[in-house]
Amino acid sequence: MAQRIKITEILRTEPLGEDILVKGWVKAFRNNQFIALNDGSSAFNLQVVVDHENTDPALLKRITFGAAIGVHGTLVESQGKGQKFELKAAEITIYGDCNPEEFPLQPKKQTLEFLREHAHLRFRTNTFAAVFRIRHVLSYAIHKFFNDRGFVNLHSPIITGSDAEGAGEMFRVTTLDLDKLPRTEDGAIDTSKDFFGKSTNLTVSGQLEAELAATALGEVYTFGPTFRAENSNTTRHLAEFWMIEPEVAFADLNDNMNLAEAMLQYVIKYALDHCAEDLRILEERLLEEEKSKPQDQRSEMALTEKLRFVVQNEFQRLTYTEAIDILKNSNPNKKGKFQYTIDAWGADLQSEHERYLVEKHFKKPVILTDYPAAIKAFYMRLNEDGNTVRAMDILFPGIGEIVGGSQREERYEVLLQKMQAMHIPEEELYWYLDTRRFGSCPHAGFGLGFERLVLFVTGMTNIRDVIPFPRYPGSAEF
RNA sequence: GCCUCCUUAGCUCAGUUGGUUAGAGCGGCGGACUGUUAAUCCGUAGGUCAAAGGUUCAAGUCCUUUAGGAGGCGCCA
Repeated sequence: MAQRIKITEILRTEPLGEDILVKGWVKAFRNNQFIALNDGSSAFNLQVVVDHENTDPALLKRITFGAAIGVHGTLVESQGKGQKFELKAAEITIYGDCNPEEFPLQPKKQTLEFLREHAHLRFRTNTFAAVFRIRHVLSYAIHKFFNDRGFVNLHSPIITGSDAEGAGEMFRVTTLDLDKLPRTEDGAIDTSKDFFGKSTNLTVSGQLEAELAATALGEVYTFGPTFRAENSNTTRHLAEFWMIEPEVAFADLNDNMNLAEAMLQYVIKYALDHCAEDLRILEERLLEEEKSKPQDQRSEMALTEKLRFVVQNEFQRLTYTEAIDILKNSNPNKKGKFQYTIDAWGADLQSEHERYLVEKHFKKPVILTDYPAAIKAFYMRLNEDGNTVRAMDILFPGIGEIVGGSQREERYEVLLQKMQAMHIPEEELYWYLDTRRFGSCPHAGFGLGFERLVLFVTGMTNIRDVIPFPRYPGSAEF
């Protein structure tokens, strides 16, 4: 018997007249005669033609939506109009039956909310298969981008002994018996009895470790899971998400912005070049979804058009101070349309302000730089003015902040002062300070939320739909 | 954590100022047809209206609480 061939391979080589073996899942069985077969290798369904008159009726009954089957036959030119070729079945094997009375999915449009509750089965839908193939391609493109530029992929720890990473609430990691916690004499939990001999948490960022490596390897990046125990209930936050954090020695903020912009454009272009069919499916899905929305809430561009626009146009760069000026003089601010009116320098920008800049004023991705020191993290390099830091946030339409980064404070004394001012315990971070004591150098880096990138590229609107099994407050299913 | 909205058949929804026996499409099942493309046609089953309590002669419809879901805000990536 012929060796199994993937459907993508059939598309590429079109082995007409050849004996082939295909295995996959039934997407539709029409007319007791036509099987739409998908094997996950692409969005394309291969049409299988069954000689129903000479096939056991009991076998035909088992060819149902969702069943896993193998088809051995000959690839021939199609007599029908919908496809170029089709597989004339000679022998059909059922690997796994799929009882349609019990299978939760149906060959029809299902809501994303319903599918989210059946996340273990949603890979079977065209939409989610497309999303997760694109997610893979983006992941690969990121590794390729950095590898081609000589970056070292650093595996920063997932369990961290430091509770001062400064990026949010942490998940405690412990093997202590919660019903019988060991106590010290003063009644506190005796963490010296814990697995690591101290209190540990899941990481909220690999940045500090990346900085250590960058001061020797030069150019590094992390790409790993990250955990935040924040009670965030939004369409763009997860408790467990994947983050990419490059760190570059001898780079300043400008180099950092150039790197981030180049990376985003590279990986989006990579998806455009390698995921055309999946992007087409998602573009149609988005168009369909937006039909039910009022005109003014629909996207101005179709999905792939939007992606091409981002690839081809430079991001708008401006300082926080310039942004405040634009916002202060904007129509919505003067007319009191913002929930939070912009009146003074120093306030943190709310998402309504970021959205205005990106979606209304510039209509393109925006890089905001040089924020007030007071609203940013301790490790960001202080500017000469003493008020602002060399920070940058990249804002994307529909997503908001997709990248947050900065040039790091490399001056030991300045860093120490800032840590003291912000009550960061220096004895906890002695190892971080050591990089500034021994051969310190200017360096910069940023964090990219991988799921936010996948959201943007796939045109999905809820971050819980671009990670296989989302974790968020009150939910850790599967 | 805060605010708003939603929960009716397997799925997506309709259900009028509270008024008899709660409807449709899709899906399922049975049959017909057999070059279909969301196949088509005929027939058929399927509901404790999220749960509990209350108002009323009468509640899917009004009120309260609880649970689940969605969206927005905050925190950020």
